[in-house]
Amino acid sequence: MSRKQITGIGPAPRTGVDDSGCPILHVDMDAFFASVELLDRPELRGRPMIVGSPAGRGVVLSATYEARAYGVHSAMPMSRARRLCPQAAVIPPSHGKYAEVSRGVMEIFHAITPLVEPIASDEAFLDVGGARRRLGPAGAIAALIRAQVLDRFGITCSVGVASSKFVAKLASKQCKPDGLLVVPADEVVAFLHPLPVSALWGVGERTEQALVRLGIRTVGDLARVPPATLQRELGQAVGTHLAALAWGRDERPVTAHAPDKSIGNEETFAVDVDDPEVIRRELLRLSEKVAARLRKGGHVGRTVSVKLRRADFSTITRSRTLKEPTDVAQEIYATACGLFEAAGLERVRLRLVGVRMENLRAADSASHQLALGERETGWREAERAMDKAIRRFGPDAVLPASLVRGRLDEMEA
DNA sequence: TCTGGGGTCCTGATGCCA
DNA sequence: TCTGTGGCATCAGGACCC
Repeated sequence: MSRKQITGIGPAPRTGVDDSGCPILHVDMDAFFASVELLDRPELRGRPMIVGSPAGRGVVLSATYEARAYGVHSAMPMSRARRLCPQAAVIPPSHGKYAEVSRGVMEIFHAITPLVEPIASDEAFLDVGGARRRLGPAGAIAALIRAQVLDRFGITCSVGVASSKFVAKLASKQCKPDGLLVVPADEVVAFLHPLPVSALWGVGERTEQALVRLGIRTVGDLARVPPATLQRELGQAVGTHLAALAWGRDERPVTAHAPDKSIGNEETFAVDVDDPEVIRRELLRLSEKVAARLRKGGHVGRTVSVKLRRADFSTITRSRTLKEPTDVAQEIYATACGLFEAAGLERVRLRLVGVRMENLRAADSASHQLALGERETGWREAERAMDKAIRRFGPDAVLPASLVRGRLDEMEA
């Protein structure tokens, strides 16, 4: 196979690698949050460092490769990470800082092509098919992006170049950190088949276990199983999807503007809570947050969903679809409270509560009908006035009375 | 060892309606 | 009037992703 890995910022592949059928790039920042933190803390360079909450119940958000050498990885409980690597520096996350760098990186992508599909703050797909005449072959464009990100932000990224999104994503993972990997279109099957099935997008712990039970360990094993068998064992959609991926078939285009489907917030308590008043206060706070995000994004939602996680980690969700879509916190809160009460968990110890709005649509496409007896000027107008005050004076400028009481209780405690 | 927070998608059950 | 059926919306839960 002429597949070639190029590490370091260098020229595009010149010989031996045919990237003509590879318009898709997957760009993935290396240990993104940790790399951004190192920009402000050069003294930590070369040392193990973990980004995550130093206290309470938290997980690792990001870790330098020096920490990863001790087995630390993202999503691992912080308590375990600290046991594995007690000498690591622990830095609390600064999401504003990461968002700022992320915006800058996305600007670099948009200067290359308008077809940018962000997946998270630290990675995106790019379709550079239309940029090749202007900027050269896909491999050269990938090298250009890596050079620009390093030059402008001082952090590295890895880029996979392929004929489809999922192969590009696997390629960027394979060449991490600080690498570039082109998988020519005619070498996709040879690239995929030796990989473990867990490498495929959509194969998590459960699906991997199910596949291992069928004797399937590699993508090549998966490719040899009849699609009907996979559909029977894993369900219609997953079976069909994996059967296609095993042969490198992935027709999903890079879509620049996917509309939001839902918006939600959730909170894990520092200690488990069985006081319904505290839970309701949290539901109010979350409803306020969700409603503000809906209004900021110009959305309204019709379905209110509440998530409740018991102390033993078992989780239930309850949802209710409203007659009219809303972006009003008081309506969301009233529905969330109703769902909480109907769930019958008022005296059960909970570790997490969440509020989510689904069934979203654009606020300007949804006409608001006044309910019988509703005043023309009500919660909607009051909450818009709150938005204005918050924009001007900061997030603590206006709070519902019960949340102010909650703050006072916390200060007294 | 003890598990965050933000999402998407899929599946099966259920109820309504024609 | 009763029963069966298919389509659709809703709901709940689970798996997965970063």
